[in-house]
Amino acid sequence: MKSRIHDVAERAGVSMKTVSRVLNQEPNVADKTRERVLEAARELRYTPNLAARGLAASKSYLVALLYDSISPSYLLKVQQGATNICQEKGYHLIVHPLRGSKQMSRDDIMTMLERLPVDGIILTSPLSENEALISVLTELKIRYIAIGASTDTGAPVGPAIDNRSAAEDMTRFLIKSGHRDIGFIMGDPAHISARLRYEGFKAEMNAHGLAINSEWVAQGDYSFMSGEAAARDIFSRAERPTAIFASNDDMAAGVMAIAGQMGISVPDDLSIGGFDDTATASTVWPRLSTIRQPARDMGARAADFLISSTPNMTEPQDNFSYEHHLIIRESTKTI
Amino acid sequence: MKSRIHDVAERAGVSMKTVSRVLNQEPNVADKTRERVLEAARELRYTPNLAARGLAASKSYLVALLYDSISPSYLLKVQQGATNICQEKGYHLIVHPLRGSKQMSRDDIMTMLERLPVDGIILTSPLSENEALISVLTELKIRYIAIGASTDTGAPVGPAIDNRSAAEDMTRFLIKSGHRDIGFIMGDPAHISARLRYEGFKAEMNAHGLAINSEWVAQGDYSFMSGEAAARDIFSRAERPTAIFASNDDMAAGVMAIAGQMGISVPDDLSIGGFDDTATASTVWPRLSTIRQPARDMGARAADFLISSTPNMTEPQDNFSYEHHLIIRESTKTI
DNA sequence: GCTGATATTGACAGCGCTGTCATTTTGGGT
DNA sequence: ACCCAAAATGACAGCGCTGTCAATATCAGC
Repeated sequence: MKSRIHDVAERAGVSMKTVSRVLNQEPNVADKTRERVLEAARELRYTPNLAARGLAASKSYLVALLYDSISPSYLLKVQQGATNICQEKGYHLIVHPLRGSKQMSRDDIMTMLERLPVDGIILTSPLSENEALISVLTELKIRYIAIGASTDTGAPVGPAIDNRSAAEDMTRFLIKSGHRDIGFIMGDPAHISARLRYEGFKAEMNAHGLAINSEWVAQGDYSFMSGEAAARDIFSRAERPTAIFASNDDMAAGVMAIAGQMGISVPDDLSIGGFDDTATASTVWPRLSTIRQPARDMGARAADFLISSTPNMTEPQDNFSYEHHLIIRESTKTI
Repeated sequence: MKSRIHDVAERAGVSMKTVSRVLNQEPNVADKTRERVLEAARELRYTPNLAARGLAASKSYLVALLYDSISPSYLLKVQQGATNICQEKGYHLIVHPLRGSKQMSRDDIMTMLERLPVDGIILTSPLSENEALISVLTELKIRYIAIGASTDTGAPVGPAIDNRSAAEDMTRFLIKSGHRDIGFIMGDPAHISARLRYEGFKAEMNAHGLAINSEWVAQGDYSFMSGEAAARDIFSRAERPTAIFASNDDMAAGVMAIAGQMGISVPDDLSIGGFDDTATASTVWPRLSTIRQPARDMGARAADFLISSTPNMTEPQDNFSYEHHLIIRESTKTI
């Protein structure tokens, strides 16, 4: 029932190889022939068989998205961007949650990767900072790209925003709104982004001659609950800051929850800044002022990189930088 | 470098076919032989080539998860359950967002499905109620299963909870908490679940001899923003209910946001009930009382159904029913 | 109109595996 | 020890496509 390339060839009056050439956009096909083939394919509703193609070409036409403990809405945006590109290029995206990636042994990782029949892998934080994973990836010569990853100096190694400068922007905004007593909640130190955001915060405070009160700086891990814990911690001090900058939205929501419980009114008694502009940011009330990153574009770019660039071509100064945007909503207030 | 089945066969001193039998758990292999093969495979770190397997067996070892406009955290739970089973059975899960599925023409749908080289498809609401999609699926003889779907009478046709009785539970809980003036926000009528939840609400109100005030019933579409709109609507009436039951968490969060803006205190002035127990429910403050559905289990069950059951075996009275749970948090209060 | 270079097309093998079916081995019963 | 059914194993073709390389068509220049 399902038509094969052979049928298309017959109908178009050419050889299978020529059909193959047309379908794979190879050069050296006469325009007239190409059209004839395309029409035959359309009439027959021909769709290439992925397995056969893959077997013959030793490709899989599959890209994997690996993740572990990441904000659902952020992940979904990345996923959406990636699938868009995949569909466009005849690829498919397979998702692969890695629960507890941190505790996985090198051997577990290797086994998992060997079983993943893909042409490339998209990594999301915190996997991009998992050394065992990266080293196995390299050893197995699997093409991969990390989203939101950068070197310690902040240079992007995959689609990413400049986390440091974004954190500076939020900090500057809070300072310009009249805040001088600003607390900070750090993200999971396993994520480079967490370090860069904290650095941005410190740098901007310094630039304005403001001291950082270590009693108002708490360690979190990017989860909602860690935001709650951090908030309880900070609110237990003798003095309370007028603003708290949480290094992601989930933790900011945690702060908000605790503030609610303790009768601290946001933004009247406390301004809260978040980061990422996930769905959480506009689902809580008051809605979070935050930093938006173009997660969808980054996901699309990552997929495109894996699919389009030739395997053995070392990318030259490829531009992976993305712009962030400061989004001001109701969780912050000028004092 | 990568070893093939041939290498394993040689090492174990058997034919390729025997190796194949062992790897595919086929019967009629002597225990001793099986072990020898397994060991050889382990030593060689052999992994079957998906494409070759698929080509020979005319399977793809791929399952697709289709979705459109659905709560991220709910989807991710389903996705996680499904990938777990897939990994276990040597399958992989392809994700496929369908933006604007409602506006897709029958032909678009057919083209899309023809290009999806999978052994089965998992549908999430609202796709399970998309008639064009279902009819094409049937026509193309593609195996599929819908999560959270049921007939109009509430009988599950895929892994699902009893939406009606869950809505009754929440309503009963509100009534027992002393509420008599209860508003309701309906979900997207395209979802059968929306209808069933409303029915459950009505039935329970009736059962307690309580009238439903149509001024307090608003139409939503399961989105956060529609929840806000519905809340504005309800709050614009002369009288205000003491409780609002929103038929999902996102809309409940919308109600909460508007209540916040209007200075209506939750739960003191207004109790709010949600549905789904997505991450949103415990991210907002106060946290939502809601109905939990075992989305992960349902995703796992769906994948298992597609992978395990034989294609031509019409499922007998398969049990797709899942239990829901009423989760009580801070958004509701006894009056 | 002829030549040689270039553009276009085709024949064929084989990617790594499984289905089919033939062959060999095993083991219980006599 | 021998027979026969049942269990275990193997030989081989072929799944649908693409890579390689050979064959043919085209065309500019003279």
